[in-house]
Amino acid sequence: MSDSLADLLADNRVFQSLPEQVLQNVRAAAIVRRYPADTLIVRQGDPAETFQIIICGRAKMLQVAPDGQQIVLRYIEPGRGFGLTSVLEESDYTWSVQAIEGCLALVWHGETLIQLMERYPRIGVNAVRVMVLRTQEDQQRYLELLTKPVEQRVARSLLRLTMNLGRETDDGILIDVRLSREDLAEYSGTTLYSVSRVLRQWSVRGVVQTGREQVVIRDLDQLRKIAESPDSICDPGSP
Amino acid sequence: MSDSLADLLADNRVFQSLPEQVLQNVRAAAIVRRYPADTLIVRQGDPAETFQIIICGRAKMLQVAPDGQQIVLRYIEPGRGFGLTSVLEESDYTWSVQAIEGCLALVWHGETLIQLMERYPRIGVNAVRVMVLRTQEDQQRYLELLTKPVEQRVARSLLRLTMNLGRETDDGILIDVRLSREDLAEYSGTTLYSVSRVLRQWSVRGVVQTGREQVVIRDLDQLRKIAESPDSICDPGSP
DNA sequence: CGATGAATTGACCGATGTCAAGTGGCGTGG
DNA sequence: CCACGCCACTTGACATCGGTCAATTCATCG
Repeated sequence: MSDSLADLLADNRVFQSLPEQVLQNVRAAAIVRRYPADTLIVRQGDPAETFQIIICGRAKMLQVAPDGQQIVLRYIEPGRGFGLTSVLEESDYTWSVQAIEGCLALVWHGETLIQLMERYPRIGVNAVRVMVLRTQEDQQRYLELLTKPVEQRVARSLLRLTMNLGRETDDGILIDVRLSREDLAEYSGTTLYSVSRVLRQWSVRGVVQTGREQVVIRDLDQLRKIAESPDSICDPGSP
Repeated sequence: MSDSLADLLADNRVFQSLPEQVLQNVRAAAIVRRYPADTLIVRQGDPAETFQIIICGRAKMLQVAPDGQQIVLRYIEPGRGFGLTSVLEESDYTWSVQAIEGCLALVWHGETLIQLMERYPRIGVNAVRVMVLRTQEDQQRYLELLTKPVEQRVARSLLRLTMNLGRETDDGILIDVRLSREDLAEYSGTTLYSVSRVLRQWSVRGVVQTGREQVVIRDLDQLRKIAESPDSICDPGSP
């Protein structure tokens, strides 16, 4: 257990390619916390004080608009972290993180993280890289929201989820987490109604198989095609 | 000139609160480049090799979608930088930067920047902070695109431009850069037609004054109100 | 077996993008 | 100095995607 934990640490992009010795120091500076399912791990609007890496369990990062509209920024699986915001002084979280299942996390204080960065500059560089990648994803999603129709956005969301949370089964790739139509809608930037329609149509075509709060991808290639092409005219008839 | 340059450096959030001595080293590691108006300073898709700070002149960062649709990510005024992407190895720029006017920039190579970060860890911490702030802005815009109607988005875009590029005149606050309806549309996530309609309506109401590729804000408070409230029912009649 | 919450489905509608036609101002070149 | 033409902008008509609401069905759990 202590072993797999160390592995997770070294895997996380913020702490990757650090010497064993350093990793131990980093590890020693953190405390472990347990969160029961559905807890809010951090709350939007609270002072941003900690950086955390999820060790086991899954969580989601979400944001609520002034009007109550909720969006999901990303799903967080074991090994992923959040809260680099805490290197800012006097800043608040702009999102909440909610445990989907029971979770275990390593927790560093913002100041601790800064001290680590100053002692081991590599960490700072790594952190910049992480943030750059994240910004690229954010811009990607902005562009998609602006230019792609709902069907494609949902397809892309599912593909992303497949990467992070997919699990092979003999029926296809199961998104291994409770995922209601509404969840998927909040993650795709649309409504649960539109998601329902899209998913239904796909399930008729055999692309996915749906259940209560569950999605299984049956035909990954087809889904990829949908994600790209403007619209899939799907009858293979005359050209 | 060498003085004001040093000031700009120290002002930039990536290099702020560094000792004089360090700033000189940082400065020495950069080269200066000139860009004529309308040049592409960096090109989307090219390998991300440099971090740059604009010393004088303005530029804009833009991204084109596969379908040719163009969006403006941000306007860059003197003192602002771009290209932290270059700390990634083997990564390409996901956007272009275009000089709006003739520009002068300080240019660091990606590897140079990494070396600086490893020597002066503060720089890494600062860079993380910059990226965190940027991510927050990106998420903000995503949320706005999803929840706010066009009029409000345009209003917010104008307010942001006012902060960065606004110049007091006796007519009001002039956005001090060539800014066509289309530019504003690409910055607000809409079309030049919608921008045209919105601007026209505002100019009738005396909120702004428009010209060819030019906008002057005449009533900042009013604009702020529009940016927030769902819609401004503007006849002050019966309750 | 009933209740609760998820999902489906249909009808409706509205904001906004698209397209086409027209206007006007500024600069260039005769 | 004037006239022409380009280009930014305006404006109207129209289409449509997708959001909203309401009614119903379904499935899972107690």
